[in-house]
Amino acid sequence: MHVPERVELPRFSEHFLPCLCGPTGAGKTAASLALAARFPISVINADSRQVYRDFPIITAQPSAAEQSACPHLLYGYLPAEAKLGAGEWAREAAAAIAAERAKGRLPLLVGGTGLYFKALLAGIAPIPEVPAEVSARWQARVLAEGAPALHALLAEHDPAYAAKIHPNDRQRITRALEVWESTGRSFSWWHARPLPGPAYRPLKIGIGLSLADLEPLLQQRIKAMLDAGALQEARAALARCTDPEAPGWSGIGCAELYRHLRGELSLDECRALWLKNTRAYAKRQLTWFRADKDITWFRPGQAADIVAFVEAAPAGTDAFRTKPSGVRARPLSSDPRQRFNQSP
RNA sequence: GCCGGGGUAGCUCAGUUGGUAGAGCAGUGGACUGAAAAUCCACGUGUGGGCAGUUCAAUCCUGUCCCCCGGCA
Repeated sequence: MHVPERVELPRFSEHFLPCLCGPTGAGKTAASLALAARFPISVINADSRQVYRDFPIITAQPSAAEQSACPHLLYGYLPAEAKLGAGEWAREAAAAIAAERAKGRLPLLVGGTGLYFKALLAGIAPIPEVPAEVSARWQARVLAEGAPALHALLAEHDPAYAAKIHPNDRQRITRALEVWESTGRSFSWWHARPLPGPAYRPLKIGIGLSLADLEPLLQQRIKAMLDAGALQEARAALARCTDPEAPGWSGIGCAELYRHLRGELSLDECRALWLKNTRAYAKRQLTWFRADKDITWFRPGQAADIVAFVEAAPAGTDAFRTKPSGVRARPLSSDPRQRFNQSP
């Protein structure tokens, strides 16, 4: 068997950071394995659900066999009760990137959580952690008084941010209020603070396809997860953490299986709801990543082109943003009828 | 075959005392600064089962036919 020659790391700029993003089920793991065969990479998880150790199957974490291809970091290391936020993840990811870099390896970010990529690559306001007691109180209030009432309250203290969000957006309203209460500064004040310049030179690689093309793949994947023991995984997780409100249980598939285990849903209903929610999620991811014009898009099965694309990234500065010739990347058109119809 | 209920958006249904109709879900597009697999926003023309009749006007009333569901045969 032909073993491809590995590329010397010094070819790349010191802060070079390839990133694989795209909707769930599009083949990011497969692409990362193709890259692992060519470069001395370490894969760093950028997915908010794949951090939970109780749900390796349901959250589609790379299997043990897949993880043996190269180091994989920040996968399956938290219990279901543990809460992880974008800022905390970004700190851990930055540490992992530095550590792998120091070992002479090339970090590769792989995941589908747009906010996590943004927090790491663009930075995030250095807001101190809000005490759980404070945030619990605001969450209780929004339930009791309704989001519009608290939005009006927010408008008194932080009119700029209140104007940016909708009166029904209870999550953002409570977040802004709890930050205001616990720090004495408005959410807008924190956002206005200058962030340090970019620490990385990302090469953003998207793997995308239309929702219509993705849907059958998602359906197959749910079946494969069930065949692989997703139900048993959920049952075992339930024995360890009985609180369905725990962060780990909020993943798509987990919540539906929980309801099936409680007898609220038949397995068929569970599967249908699971697919529906996964599809809606993939659509939101596509909306997020489509808006990022720095992403160069590929389709599933174009792993060889992705390898060539990374290989063609020039040494030195961020000139790699210029698309090398001979790479068959397909941009996402804004016209949905044209978007994925380019000939192969 | 008879009796009853029903045929309205892709699905489940609401409503109109006659003035050509609207919710939820689905779908599409979008937003996104520590729950982000989260949270939220915008977008609703459909031969109102077919035909005929009454009427200025029928999705609504009448007749008839077709189809579905339940019951009786």
